[in-house]
Amino acid sequence: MTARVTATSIVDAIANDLRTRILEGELTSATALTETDMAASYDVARPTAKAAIEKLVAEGLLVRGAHKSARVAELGPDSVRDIYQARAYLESEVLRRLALTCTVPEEAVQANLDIAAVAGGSALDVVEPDMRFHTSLIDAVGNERISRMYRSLVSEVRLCMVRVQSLNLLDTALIQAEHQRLLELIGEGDGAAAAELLDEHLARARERLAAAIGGEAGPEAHLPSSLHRV
Amino acid sequence: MTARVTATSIVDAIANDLRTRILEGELTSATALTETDMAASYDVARPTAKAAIEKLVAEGLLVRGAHKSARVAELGPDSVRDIYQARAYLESEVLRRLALTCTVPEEAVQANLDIAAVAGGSALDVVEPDMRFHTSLIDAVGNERISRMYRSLVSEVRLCMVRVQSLNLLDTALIQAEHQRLLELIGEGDGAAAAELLDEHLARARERLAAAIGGEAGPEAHLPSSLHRV
DNA sequence: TATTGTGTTTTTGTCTGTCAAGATGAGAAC
DNA sequence: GTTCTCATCTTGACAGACAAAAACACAATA
Repeated sequence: MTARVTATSIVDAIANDLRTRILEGELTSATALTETDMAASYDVARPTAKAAIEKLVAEGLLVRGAHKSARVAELGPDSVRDIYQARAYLESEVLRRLALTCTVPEEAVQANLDIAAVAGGSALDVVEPDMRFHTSLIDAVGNERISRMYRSLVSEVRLCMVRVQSLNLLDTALIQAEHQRLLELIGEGDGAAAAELLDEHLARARERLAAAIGGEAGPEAHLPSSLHRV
Repeated sequence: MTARVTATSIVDAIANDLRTRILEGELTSATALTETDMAASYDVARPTAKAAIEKLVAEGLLVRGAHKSARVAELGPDSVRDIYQARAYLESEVLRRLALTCTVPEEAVQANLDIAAVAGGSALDVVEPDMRFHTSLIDAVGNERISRMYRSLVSEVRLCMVRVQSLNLLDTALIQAEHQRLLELIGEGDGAAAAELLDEHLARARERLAAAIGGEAGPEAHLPSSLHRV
C-alpha cells in the first residue's frame, strides 16, 4: 500500500486537472474552453482535449451546444433548487435508514469536529468539512451508486459556491450545532425527526445560496454582449 | 410539432442504437464490442465508434478495462441489490413528498391500467408499463436531476432483466394491485405507509431478480476459456 | 507434467493532418 | 437603422499511422 501506481490515461489526467480548476474557481463561465486552446495549453492533440472536455460535459460541469465551444456551466437559482431538492431526497432517506440501526458514522463525527476547528478561519474552509460530513453519511450505507449520485450533486453545489465571493452567509456555529443534533437523532433512532431537521438544514443553505446567486444581476439571464458596451 | 427535426450527431445516433440493442438483449456480455468492428458495422471511422462506446461506458451499460475491448456490463446479485436499494431510496422519498400534497399523477394511473390490459400477453409486455408507472411518479416532482438519476437506474434494471429469459416470475395481478394501493395511499396523504409498501414492493422484485440472476451458474464467476474445451 | 519464458497478434491510446458543416460577427446594401 | 451576405472561427467527422499494452500460443526447461 506504499507505492500506489498512478496508471491513469492522458485524457483522464486532463479531465481531472480541468475539474479541479473549475471547482477552484480558476475557470469561470466567462472564458470559452476551445478545443484547440485546451490542446495547445496541455500540449496534446485536439482529439485528446476533446475527449476530456466531453467527459466534463457528461458530468455536468461544462455545457456546450453543437458547434459551439464549451463553457463552465452557469447554474441559476432554479438549478440550485433542483440540486438541493435532489440532495434532500437522497440524504433524508439515508438518515431514515441509518436511524433504523442507530448507525452513527465515525467520519461524520470527525468531520463535524473539524468544522468547529476552523471556526475562526476563512469561510471557505468550512465548505470542505461540511461536504465531508454529508458525504460520509451517504457513504455509510455502502451503496456505490448512491454515493456516485450524491457526489455528482455535491460537485454541482461547489460549482455554485465558487461563484459567490462573499461566503460570510455561512453561520458556522449553527451548521455545526445542527449537524450535532442530526447525529444525536440518528443515534436515538428517530429517523423522522432527523429527516425533518435535515430538510430545514438544507433548505436554509439552499435559500442563502439561491439568493446570493440570483441577487447578482439575474441568474441565467445572459445579457447579449451588445448591451454591455452602452 | 409535426416534423420533429432529428438533428442528432452521428455518435449520438450510434450510441442510441447500441443502447436499444443492448436493452433488447441482442448484445450480451458474451460478445466483445471491438472499436474496429463497430466502426466497420456502422460504416464510420474508428474515433466515432470509440466515442459512442465511451458514452455507453459512462452510462454504465458497457464496461471496459484499459486496452481491452468493451463488453456489456455483467450485473451480479450484489449489483441488483445496490440498484434496487438506490431505487427505493429515491422513490420512497418521492412518494412521501407526493403524499404531502396528495398528488396522484395521471400518467401513473394510466400506466397501471395498461398493466392490466396486457395481463394475458407475454410477461415482457408487463415490463414497459411497469417502468412507466414508476418513472411517471418520479417525473411528477418535476426535478430534472432526480429524473435523470432514476432513469439511469431503470436502464440498469432492464439490463438485468434481459438476462433472465423466463420472466414468468412476475405476478401481474399482484403488481397491479400494489400499484393501485400505492396511488390510493398517496391520494390519502399517508406518505409513510406508501413508502413502506413501496419498500416491500421493490424488495420482492429485487429478490426475484437477484435469485434469477444468481441462480444461473454464478453471477460474475467468468470461467476461463481453457475450461470450456474439455 | 507443470511451469516459465518468449514472441506474435490483437486492440486500444494517441498523434498528425484534412475537409466539411454550422455558428458567429463584421461589413455592405438598401 | 435594418437586413442581407460573406469571411472566419470552431466543431464534427474522416483517414492513416505508430506505440503500448494485453492476450494468446508455443517452445523450452526443471
